Amino acid sequence: MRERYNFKEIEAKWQARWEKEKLYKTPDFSRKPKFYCLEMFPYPSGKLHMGHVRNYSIGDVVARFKTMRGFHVLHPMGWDAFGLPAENAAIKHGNVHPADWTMDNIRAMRAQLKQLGISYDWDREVATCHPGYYKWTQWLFLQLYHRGLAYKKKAPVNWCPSCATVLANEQVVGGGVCERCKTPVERRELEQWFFRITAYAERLLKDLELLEGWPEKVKVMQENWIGKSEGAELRFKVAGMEEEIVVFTTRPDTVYGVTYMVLAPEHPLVEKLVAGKPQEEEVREFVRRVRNMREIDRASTTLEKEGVFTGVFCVNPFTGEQVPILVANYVLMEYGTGAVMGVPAHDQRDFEFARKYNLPIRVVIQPPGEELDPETMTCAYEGDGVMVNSGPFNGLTKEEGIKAVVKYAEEKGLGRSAVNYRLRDWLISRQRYWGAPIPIIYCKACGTVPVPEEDLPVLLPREVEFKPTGQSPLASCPEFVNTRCPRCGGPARRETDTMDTFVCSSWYYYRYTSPRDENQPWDRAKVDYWLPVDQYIGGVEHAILHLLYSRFFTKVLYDLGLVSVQEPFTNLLTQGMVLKDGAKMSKSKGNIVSPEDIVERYGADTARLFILFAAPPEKDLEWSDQGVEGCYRFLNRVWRLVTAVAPEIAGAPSRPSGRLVGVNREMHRLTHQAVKKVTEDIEKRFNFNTAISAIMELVNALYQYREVPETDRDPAVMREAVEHLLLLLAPFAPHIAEELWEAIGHRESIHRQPWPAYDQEALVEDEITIVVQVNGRVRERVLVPAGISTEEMKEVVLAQPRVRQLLEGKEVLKIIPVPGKLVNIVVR
RNA sequence: GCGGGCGUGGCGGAAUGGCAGACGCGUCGGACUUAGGAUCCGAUGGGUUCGCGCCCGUGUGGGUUCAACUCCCACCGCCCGCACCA
Repeated sequence: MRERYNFKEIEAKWQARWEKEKLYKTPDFSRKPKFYCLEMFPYPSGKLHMGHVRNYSIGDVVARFKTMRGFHVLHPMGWDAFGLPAENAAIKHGNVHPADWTMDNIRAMRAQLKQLGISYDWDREVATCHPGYYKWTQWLFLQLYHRGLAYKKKAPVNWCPSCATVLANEQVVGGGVCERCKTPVERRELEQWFFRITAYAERLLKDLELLEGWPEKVKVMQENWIGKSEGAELRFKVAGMEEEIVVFTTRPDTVYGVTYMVLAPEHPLVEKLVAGKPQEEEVREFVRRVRNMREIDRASTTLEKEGVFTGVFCVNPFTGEQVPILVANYVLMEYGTGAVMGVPAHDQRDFEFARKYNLPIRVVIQPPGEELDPETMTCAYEGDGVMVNSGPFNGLTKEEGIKAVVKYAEEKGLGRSAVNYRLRDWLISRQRYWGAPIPIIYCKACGTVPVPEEDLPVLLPREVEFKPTGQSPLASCPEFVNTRCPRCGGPARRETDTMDTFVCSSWYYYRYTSPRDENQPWDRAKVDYWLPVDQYIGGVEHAILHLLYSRFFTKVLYDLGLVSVQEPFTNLLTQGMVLKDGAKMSKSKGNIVSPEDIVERYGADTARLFILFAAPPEKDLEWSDQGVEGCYRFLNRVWRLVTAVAPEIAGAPSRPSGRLVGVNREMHRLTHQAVKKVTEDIEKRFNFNTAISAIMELVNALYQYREVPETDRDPAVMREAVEHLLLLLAPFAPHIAEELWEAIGHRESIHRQPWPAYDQEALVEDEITIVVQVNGRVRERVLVPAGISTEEMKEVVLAQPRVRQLLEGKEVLKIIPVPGKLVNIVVR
């Protein structure tokens, strides 16, 4: 026997050779059908973690499999390289520059990825912090600016005191904490740059329907985030004043049930209403108190609903009635119009509020077969019913009522039908250094002036003080700030905020097609050839953030005529987390397993195999050291088997010829069965775990086959089985497959071989075992010739002595034969 | 509260209407061996039986079906996301 399985030597050998021979280099075009396989690029933190290993192992199997299937595969990798950790490291350690820190990390992680043997075309590597990249991020900003999709406004924004910067709504999670550091965010009134993603709300929502290859879960999350709701805006005049209050409601049919009006504490009308009223001070105090609350407390569902009367009334234009106007903490300025009509009988929140403050409750929808009584109601009735106490609308159903009331309101100028979205515009300004500068110049004479395209990139200056002050560090860098106005040539100042890193990652998948193009963000022909991404793979934590932003960018680019696709990612796979002891791996829990250690100890092939074998890709995966051992043992088993039979199959043909019988025929059949199973598991369902178990079964079968005397074995059958085994294993464990492929005499890389096809003929069995059930319970098994008719099946089964015994004295009611599987006899 | 998902041996997981527990881990037994935590072979859901068998078993209760882990209804538990959205 040859030497033992020396994974270290083998993996190093092949990684070097693949690199030298540029095995994974992808030409821009090909006559073959294309396949763009993409994994979410990582932030260069410095070290790969198991989540990365899982992500890239999954992607690599897909890429290698598709390549063997005859596709021209694009499989690139790069770095989401701008971001806070680099800057924070610089602040903490003082002597390291974010750029250097980032580049060191990229080097380290690139080396680790290469050690894993992932089939990337490294010539296409991109890093978002490279001026050659962010030049185009800035260029894209300008395209949005020119279209009115990038704008600056003063608005209440989310401020993370720990990160010392503002955040987009999508980056505030869990009712009010920073997505990165979990610090409760504060609200600040600041002038900031936004992308008008709300202009695309409807398309972002509607086109979710096109994404058949996306998990339902992600689509639902995006749908909820966009939060479309249809209803009406109704206008209420303030009694004795010129002012009007506009409310948004999804239930215009309940307008006759309005018994009060509520404004958000931030509503601009509040101050005007209360000025000079006896309630003035009380209201101001209330508003102050609510506004000073932290976002996380205010958003809490358990927060007691509170409100105060303004001393002012408004007129319900439908009834002519006056109802009191209140200010309450449960009304949000950010949603709708910041004002709500109170209909306690038909809205649970209003109901609770009305009961607390003794506001009247008026039923205007009667549910079928029930009489609602405001006195005895314990909760609001929000369901369907018939309109009552509603003047001319009495008798209409909820749906009819909604239409009729809106129509009436429109005719009388009292309001209009309206659609509301929860989605807010994307705040992209960041008061930090390590990001792409926003290419804008402020001139006293000309105002806001975009940097001309020929002046791009606006380079990040290297020498900057990083201390977080709440202002961008660039602001204290005079060489950066002071410039000339591109329009009038006069002295001007640069915008000092940088862009949210999610801007950089919203278009990187286009750049991979033209990574070194200096004249344009991408070559149109190349983008048109490769896009959309056929398979995108990454963590579900980006279900909203990155995936929504990328979809938005793509739609903007489509409208700008820069790309031909409306959706960037055809199929999305969201992989599960890697857990240890039932919990996410984390420093604080001390349950981290380092990929480096595993690769060092067992090799990349084992690491990859285990992570793919332990669970289906979209499910969470429980790490198991013993499971890893098992995979290592399996690869050793493959190694011993192939090296042992190598001499025996050396001269044999790759395919058996003639009619096979007995064990040879059986081995031949099992080989083709394995090919079928592995092919289908990868192609149809991405079930790599069951694909691997099928390969294991093939290996087990080969060990059995080797038990039969050598004179009875067919070397061609053995050769076929071993070659197929290696081909099937190649996407999962590329190094050992390559080494053994060479060991059995091949010169060309196994990764250049076509994926094996299975022979339908070979799968056919002469005899099959069918199960005999009596009343649905398995009672006997019979070996019958394959392909016999159901009639014959019945006959054979009924002739069995055991079956006859079981049927003794029973009345046979029915016999159900299932071809090739079983016969169920129903008796009494 | 709303939305999505999950619930199967000692463990990770197979099986999407047709033999529940593939494959792997663990455990037990055997072989080889000076020895083996290496390797090879075998057993391994529970109960009962000398054994052939038989009975029970996929969170719980009901239903559909010749046949249910799988489909339907109700409930319980866990995980994830959103959460006063008017």
